[in-house]
Amino acid sequence: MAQATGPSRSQPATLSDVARLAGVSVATASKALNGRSQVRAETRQRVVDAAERLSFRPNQLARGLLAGRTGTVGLLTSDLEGRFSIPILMGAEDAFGAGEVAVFLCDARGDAIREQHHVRALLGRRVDGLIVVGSRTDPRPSLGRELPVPVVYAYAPSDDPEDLSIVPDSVDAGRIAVTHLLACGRTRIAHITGDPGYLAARERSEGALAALADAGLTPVEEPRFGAWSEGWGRAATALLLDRHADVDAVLCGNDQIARGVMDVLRERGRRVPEDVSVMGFDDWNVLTSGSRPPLTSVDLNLEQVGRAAAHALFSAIGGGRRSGIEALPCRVVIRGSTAPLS
Amino acid sequence: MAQATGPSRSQPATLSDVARLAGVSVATASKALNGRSQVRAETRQRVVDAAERLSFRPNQLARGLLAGRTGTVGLLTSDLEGRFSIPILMGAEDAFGAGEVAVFLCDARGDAIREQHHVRALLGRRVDGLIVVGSRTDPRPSLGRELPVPVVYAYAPSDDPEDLSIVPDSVDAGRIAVTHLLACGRTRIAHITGDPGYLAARERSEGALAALADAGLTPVEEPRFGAWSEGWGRAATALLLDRHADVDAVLCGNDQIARGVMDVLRERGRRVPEDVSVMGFDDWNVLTSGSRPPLTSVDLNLEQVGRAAAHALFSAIGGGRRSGIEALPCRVVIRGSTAPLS
DNA sequence: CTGTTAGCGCCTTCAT
DNA sequence: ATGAAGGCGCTAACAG
Repeated sequence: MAQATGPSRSQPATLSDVARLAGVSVATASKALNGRSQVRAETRQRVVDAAERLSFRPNQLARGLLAGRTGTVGLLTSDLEGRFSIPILMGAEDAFGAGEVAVFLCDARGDAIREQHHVRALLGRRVDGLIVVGSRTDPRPSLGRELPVPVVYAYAPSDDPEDLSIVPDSVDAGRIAVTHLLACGRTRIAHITGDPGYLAARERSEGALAALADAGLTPVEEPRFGAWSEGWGRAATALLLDRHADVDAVLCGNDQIARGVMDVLRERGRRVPEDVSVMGFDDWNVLTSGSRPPLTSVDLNLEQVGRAAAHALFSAIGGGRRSGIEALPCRVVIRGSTAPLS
Repeated sequence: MAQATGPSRSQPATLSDVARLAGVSVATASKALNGRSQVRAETRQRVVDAAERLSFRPNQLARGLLAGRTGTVGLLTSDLEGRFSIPILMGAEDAFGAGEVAVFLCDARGDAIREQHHVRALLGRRVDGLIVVGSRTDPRPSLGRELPVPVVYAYAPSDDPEDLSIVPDSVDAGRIAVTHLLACGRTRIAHITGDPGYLAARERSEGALAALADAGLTPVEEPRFGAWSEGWGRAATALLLDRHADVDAVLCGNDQIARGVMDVLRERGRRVPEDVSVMGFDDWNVLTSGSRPPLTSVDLNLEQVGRAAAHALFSAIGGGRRSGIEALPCRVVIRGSTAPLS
């Protein structure tokens, strides 16, 4: 009974197979299966049964050829392994997956040539639209205006303001982070952050300083830019404590830095969160949940970015036209590393 | 000059557009563009020019309809956010991307219903094959033998031995880890690992014990199974040190555990790697590079798994038939947390 | 209600 | 060397 009835090896059934088995014409079979009304109930049933029996799946290629739409979109990422592409990609896949659209995944590995190659391949496959996902928030070169399908940029905005880009609001992220620290009663706040070559570092910083200024405060020292690493967090904290022993909160540019900061604070005998509250950005679970105490962090809502990009692409395919950079809000996820001053 | 010549808004050019512009028939145009030999060089050039001018991209749907092959494959992952799917997916995308095949990405979110739904959708799009990527090495339900296209399972093997599965060799991973520690002159080795419900935990452990036994050794205590977390690593290390103060190496079930272990060792005044060498599994860069010292870890070579799966699928599409579970070797990445006994 | 006809865009015989 | 014709699987007009 191994290879008896199953369609295991053979070619997939076609509509005309179904029609023949049901004893009707292909046109009728098509109508029956697509819920067109001009079919007698009994006939429809016969067709449906036949289709069922043959495990018939309508060939979407043929359908797409006819319809002009394929129900596929291209997801062009510049670095898959990057921490940021994945949640966005999930959000997009999620938003699409509900409906009837399939996603082509392409990773250009940050290489413009390869990216161009992928775009051509995707257009050849007649995708209905494109989402371009970057790995950092700095603007990236536009794919151009000449493309025959709509494009939405996610995370990394296009450098062409005519394009539509969906990004997390980094300035606001910095702002809400400081707001949280202020709410904890912290006033001697330091800021240790990453590579100043990254717009994310500069914008988060900008938002943080603005929120401080709004409260009539300044940080205990100039923000320390460095690298996005634990090592930098440790090094910067050592310097910080030497000069400003009275610091009562450290806002870190990302979770890795925050881990380094917390380690050195602990070693120097500072209690977290009692003496010094610490928070990071990105809310990368592997880092935030394992630390002592668990790390408060700003979640960039990247899945939301992905979903928004997908929806925007949807409406663009439907003819809608938006452009410019749309920044989505972030949110503070409070864990043990921040707490009210006691 | 904004919207002059560009194909910006219009429908993509078709072969007959090209033919008309070149003043030849579609048949000739087709031959010319596909490098068929029965075309005069000058004619071919005219066609190529016309195609270029119209930004002509052959419609792969139409081509696939005719050819029976679509040059697409489905990548079915059970959890995208999971740490293990991504490198595999990259490897697969990589192996395919070089050629002319595009990858449909689907995330079933670990839900069998959704998975079935995606399989149907993919078959409807006439993918030439399927790669199923799991998030843990425990066997998973087969998609069945009835599918009209070949399937390769990656990371999580199918429970049907007739299917082909490509997985990392967890037993060997444990073995080479211990071999490395032995090479460092360590003999009082402890093993702190994760959830015993995971096959990966049990197999790595099995390999580790086997390698110890081969050297005529036993671990300083029974392996401690727990959770895949830093917290467990810390807790287990405290217990370990209380009972076996003479331990000179700890093999950890993953990098998170290893981080926890290192933290407590340091706090208890043990030097890493001098007094106690520590190593983990997975080689997750964010964890291994940030620790003090950087963590030696076993790289599961997941990209390689992905590439191998892609190649296997290729040959299966070509008619090749393999089955069973193929285990790929892992490798030790040596960093500062392990060193010869001084 | 059902069947016939005409393509969607492309490639492959088969004539010319 | 070139062109005309047929067909991949499907759907949307029309007829009947």
